[in-house]
Amino acid sequence: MRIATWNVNSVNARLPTVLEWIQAANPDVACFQEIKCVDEKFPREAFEDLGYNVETHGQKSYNGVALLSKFPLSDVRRGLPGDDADEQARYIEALIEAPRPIRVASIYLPNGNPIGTEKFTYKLAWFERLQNHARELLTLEEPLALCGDYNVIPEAEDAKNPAAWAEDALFQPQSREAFRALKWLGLADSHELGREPPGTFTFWDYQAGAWRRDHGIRIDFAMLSPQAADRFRAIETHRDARDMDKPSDHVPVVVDLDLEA
DNA sequence: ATGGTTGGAAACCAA
Repeated sequence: MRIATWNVNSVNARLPTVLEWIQAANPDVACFQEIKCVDEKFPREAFEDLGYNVETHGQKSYNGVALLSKFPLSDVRRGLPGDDADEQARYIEALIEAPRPIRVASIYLPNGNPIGTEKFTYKLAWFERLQNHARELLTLEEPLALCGDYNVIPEAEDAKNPAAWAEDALFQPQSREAFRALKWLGLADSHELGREPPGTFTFWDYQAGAWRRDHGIRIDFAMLSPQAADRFRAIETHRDARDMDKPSDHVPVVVDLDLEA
């Protein structure tokens, strides 16, 4: 079972790039973030033609997440529980009906900048809701992968130049603490399971030659329940995708699980 | 010192 997560930064603006990558990587499941379109505008036929079932939780202009799967999807949940007034499309979850099923979520955590504003408050509140929901899901004691753009730099080694992020919402102590709290519930970071080296980044800004100078950060993760982590086989961070034509500012992260084991 | 979206210029959002 190959599961990928990728913040595509507009699926329609980048459709040829995304299609080229997904055909080459051939994941069983793909979690997209920042599709930046409503459900009706998602180019579902292009992915269905490649053998994917498609479920989206879209929004006009901003945010929006999607789940694509070569296996049937069921038990689809759109939106993160815990705040009925939250209208931002940042969470979709489904059961992947493979021979050995796995529950997968595509997550787009709020950015939270600038700090000291209601945006940062919203980020922390969203993190707390995610903790609460993850706690519920973990009681199922089943294979589970919470994948996406977490918009947090967990450790200094997850940035080329940590000092440059000192005042940024992504590297605030409260953001990092919230991410650790999620981990300590019992979700393993695939990056650690795979022992990827420091300097394995998933995002480089479009500006100021960040890619050319490798001024990246690691903010896209595949978090695994014990039942999934036990079957972890490999992780690949597709750095080469940052050099494609019309690249996203994020690159895909791909994990392989041996669910038959 | 960019790029996407909206809306038909410049503002907002991204991280």
